[in-house]
Amino acid sequence: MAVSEAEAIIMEVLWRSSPRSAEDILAEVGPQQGWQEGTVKSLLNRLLKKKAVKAERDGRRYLYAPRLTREQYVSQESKGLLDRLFGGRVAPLVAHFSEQRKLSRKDIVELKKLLQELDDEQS
Amino acid sequence: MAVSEAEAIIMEVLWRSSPRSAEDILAEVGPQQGWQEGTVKSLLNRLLKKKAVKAERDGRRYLYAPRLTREQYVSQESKGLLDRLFGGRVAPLVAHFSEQRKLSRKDIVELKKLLQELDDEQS
DNA sequence: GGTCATCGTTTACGCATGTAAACATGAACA
DNA sequence: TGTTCATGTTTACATGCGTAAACGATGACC
Repeated sequence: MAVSEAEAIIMEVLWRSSPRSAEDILAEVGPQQGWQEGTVKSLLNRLLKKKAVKAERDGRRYLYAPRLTREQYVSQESKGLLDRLFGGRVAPLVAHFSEQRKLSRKDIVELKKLLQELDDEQS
Repeated sequence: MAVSEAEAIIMEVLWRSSPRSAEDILAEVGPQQGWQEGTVKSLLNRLLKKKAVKAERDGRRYLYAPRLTREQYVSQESKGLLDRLFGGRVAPLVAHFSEQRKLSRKDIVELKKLLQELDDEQS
């Protein structure tokens, strides 16, 4: 089962640093998202059920940590979009962003470097 | 309100060619998705309610056509992903696909050309 | 040992979604 | 004119999600 959007926000917190307590997670994400204790707890439980996080006992409470890696998550999500909207091809995706003027100067520099490196390692 | 995944499949049909009747849409998408008449009709109605498609009477029936353009849809979706997962930057996205070996030879050629063109038009 | 604070677990509830059946309506035909 | 066929409209129903309150267990403290 897929990690939902709200759940992903919890995951991001855990990816940044883990293991962490629920209280700790709430402190980081609550104010920013306007979420209350119960919300964070429910999300954590759903993530446990989905096996996206694991919990290890620490005295009276649990410390939570990702089981699903960010790489795995990002891969699923971006492959989904790529396949659904761009026929699985990367160049059209970039072309789209280019047309939308979403390519910064920095992006362009980095992309060039990336392509250069691909050439290098390939020769 | 956002166009859902199932709804997007109907949209794709309409983007390919429109206006079209419900029957016509069903013929194209039904067998492939295993959807029945009622399903397609419901999806069309939800899309109407969301103003993503419009319907024009054609005798006893309606002909449906997109109101939301594919460009608009693709933009929303891809900007969402870009922001959520890559800090809104394109280069990291491409780097990700590169690491996942999702860059085909053809992609690389096209990306180079794209970057070249950007240079050209800018100078 | 009874009470309180602290955690986690269970239950709730409205809304969206996927999937479709039931119903309504109007045209066509017997 | 009553029946049938084709369409669209309404209703349904299970599941997941966002958001949280209620409940339960357990350790700490008086």
